[in-house]
Amino acid sequence: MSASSSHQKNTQRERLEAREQNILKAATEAFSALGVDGTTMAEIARRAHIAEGTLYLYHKNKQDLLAFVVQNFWAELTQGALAAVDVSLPVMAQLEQLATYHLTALIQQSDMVGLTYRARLRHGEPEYQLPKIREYVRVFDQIIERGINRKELSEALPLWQCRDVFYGALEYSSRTLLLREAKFDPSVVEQLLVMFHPYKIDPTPAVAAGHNDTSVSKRLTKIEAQLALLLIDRKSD
Amino acid sequence: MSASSSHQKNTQRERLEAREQNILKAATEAFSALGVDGTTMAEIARRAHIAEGTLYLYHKNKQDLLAFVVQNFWAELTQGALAAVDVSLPVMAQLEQLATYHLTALIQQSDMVGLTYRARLRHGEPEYQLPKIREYVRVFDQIIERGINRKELSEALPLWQCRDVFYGALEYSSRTLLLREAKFDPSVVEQLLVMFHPYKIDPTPAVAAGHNDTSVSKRLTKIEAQLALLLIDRKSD
DNA sequence: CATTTATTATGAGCCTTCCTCATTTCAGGC
DNA sequence: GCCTGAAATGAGGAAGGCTCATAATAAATG
Repeated sequence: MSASSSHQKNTQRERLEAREQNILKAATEAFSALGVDGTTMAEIARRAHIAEGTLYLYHKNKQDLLAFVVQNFWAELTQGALAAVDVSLPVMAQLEQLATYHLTALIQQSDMVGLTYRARLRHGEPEYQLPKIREYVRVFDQIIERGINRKELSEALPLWQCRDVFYGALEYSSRTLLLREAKFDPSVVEQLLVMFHPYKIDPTPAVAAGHNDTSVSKRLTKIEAQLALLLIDRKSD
Repeated sequence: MSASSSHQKNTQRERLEAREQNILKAATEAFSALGVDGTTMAEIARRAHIAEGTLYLYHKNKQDLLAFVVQNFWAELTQGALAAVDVSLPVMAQLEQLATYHLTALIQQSDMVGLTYRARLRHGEPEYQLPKIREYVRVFDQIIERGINRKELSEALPLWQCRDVFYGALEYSSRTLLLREAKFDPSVVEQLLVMFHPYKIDPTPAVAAGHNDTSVSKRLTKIEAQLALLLIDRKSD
């Protein structure tokens, strides 16, 4: 455990690490292809080229191994999400990027979503939340926080509720799209963002304050004004 | 099988029906309390006061019994939802009633939601949709359809996307509320309805003549969104 | 009512799977 | 080359899903 004899222990460590990765890969593929109940520990061991008993040196039981697989998935997703979002853009654009990334991922890896539901069950107890999922969700939270700091979003907006709308809507949408065998539909993201409008602080508060009676003509007038503004800006460049 | 000797067959039928109900109740309670994996067929049989083998005369296997339990749950939920919605009110009020009912049910019977995810898995195949859930969802669809017919909602509004936002958001919200041990939060429903505002047609159509103002309104919304993005872009330069 | 036939119920036992543990193999230090 | 602790193995125990030969019960018939 000490760092004195580093070389040998390193190679030793690396071997164990490699085994660990083998098991992860084998288990992920097996669960993904055959489902949790369809996958036996023997099958995973076979795919990882180890004995069944060896599995239990690395993971307490099947449920634990499943949780490990699922956690790894969400950790990777977090990396992807961070890479997909460009923080220099306006927050609504960032949200669009995140939404697109999230929806694409859910569709492409829908089996992992199913596994996630299985992994959450902690021997029948009140639905445990996986730490890696919390981390993933923070990507969204940070965008919203930035938006509030930059005065692009209303700060009265309740973060957790937005989160639930955002992720809930996207997960359900992914299921619908899968059922229709549609790969990805940008209009879903577009639609969702439109629904976030009430919380947007426009430079000219057109919809923001509006409970109702923003009649068509009023809205048109505002658009005309904004357009004019833009055109003037362009000229002065 | 003929209807000639009705009396005896009726009592016979009733006995079977009663057994069926016993099994349903026993299975529902067991699954709900112990979880799918924590419940054995022997336990269900014990609770239903029958032999284990008898279970298999009524349901092909454990998975089938689970599906039966879950389907029954959603069928009952549909009855409740229909009773909770007052079709004489404006559609936004109906949506509020449905959302409140749905969210309350999800919180009170969160275990059933978990069972639903288990029941959907059809031996690892591409996620099967339970018929009774489709029926339940139709309650929402009908409200939206009524809204469009009554010109209270934009008819260009994509039904399935709204559905996903509605149910997705509420399910995620119920999970958050459960995690916080909060029973029910009306602000969640309120919030959600605010987000549906962009699709509301206000009863004061100042300019709106007989034109197809629904599509106009939708187009306006889109233009406003794009404009806002442009303006923010310019500002942050 | 007696007897035959059809339906429904039973639980012992088979098979599969998860997991443990006594035994074996292996790697590194002396 | 030997020794020690860690790592790996797979046979076997335990438990649960499901089947099936048998038994009980109800219905039909003479």
